[in-house]
Amino acid sequence: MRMQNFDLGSFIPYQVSVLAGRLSTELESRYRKKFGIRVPEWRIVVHLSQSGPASVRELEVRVDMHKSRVSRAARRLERAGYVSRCMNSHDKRLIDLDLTEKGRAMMAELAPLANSFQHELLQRLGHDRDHFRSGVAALLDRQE
Amino acid sequence: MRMQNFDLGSFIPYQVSVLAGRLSTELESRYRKKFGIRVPEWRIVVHLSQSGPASVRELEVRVDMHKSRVSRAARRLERAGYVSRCMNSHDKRLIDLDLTEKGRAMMAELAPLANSFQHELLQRLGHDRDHFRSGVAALLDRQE
DNA sequence: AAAATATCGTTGCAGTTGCAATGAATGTCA
DNA sequence: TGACATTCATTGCAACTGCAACGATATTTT
Repeated sequence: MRMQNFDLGSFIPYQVSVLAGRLSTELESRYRKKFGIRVPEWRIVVHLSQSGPASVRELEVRVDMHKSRVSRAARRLERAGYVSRCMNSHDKRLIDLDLTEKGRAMMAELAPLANSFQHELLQRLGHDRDHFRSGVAALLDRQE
Repeated sequence: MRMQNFDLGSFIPYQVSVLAGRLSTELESRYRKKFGIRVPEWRIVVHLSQSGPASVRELEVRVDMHKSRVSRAARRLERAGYVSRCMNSHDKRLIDLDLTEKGRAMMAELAPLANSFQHELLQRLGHDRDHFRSGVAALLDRQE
């Protein structure tokens, strides 16, 4: 006895999840070998390069990762020499994370790589580009 | 010294990843408590309800998960009584996975729930709907 | 038929994850 | 000021993950 029709392949959450995985994998493949970092570290480094020193708390919000994930990714980045950690002098609960020189050097290679990937994706989208992006925004907005 | 401009928030892979996480969380919250399953199990159950008995190998392809992930999720489903496993008689390497009665009963509740979620998402998309979906397809297609 | 190759599903392993609990620091308010 | 609540970052834990290696079976080649 077959259930009511329901096609996984056309289910939006599934499609988006698969797409997210593919994009992530494809992007990662372009920098992972060279720098030994992955998505969580990548997000942190990219954010730090724009924001300057930031706390775990701030990163948690800005890069959409649980604070424990941020904390551990930051630790890995520190061990690899890409990020420095020091106590914030105004609020001793906070940890200021910041790119080291080595981290900035890495970003100088990552940024053009990411920009070219973004450009490539926009080309793939073609004339769906604007509606796709507003669609993404629409789906994100209403989320509680 | 600031890097060249690069905004994480407008980076497509990031947006899609965040969106995927949100949709997945929201959907999961609608069935997790009641049935104790999560995304990998959900995908398997949904596929089985459409396909009938299927092997790990087939599921690997159809639900876009690594075979080890399929194998373990199937094991969890078996332990929970939602899925049966038996050796395929024509090819003894294959394992036929199939929904049990309990599994079909669960699907009977999951299906309308998923359909209404899908409907809700299409409404959120509004007039971006078609371009969004063709955009997703465009981004997935070219992926080697 | 025998040997080599390929496919299938599982599992050991090391690494990552979310969650809840923790300790430290700050904020609030009587 | 002092008691209480809140915020911050880390960590123990159990669960999950991808990968590579494995044993079993099937297919192909000679």
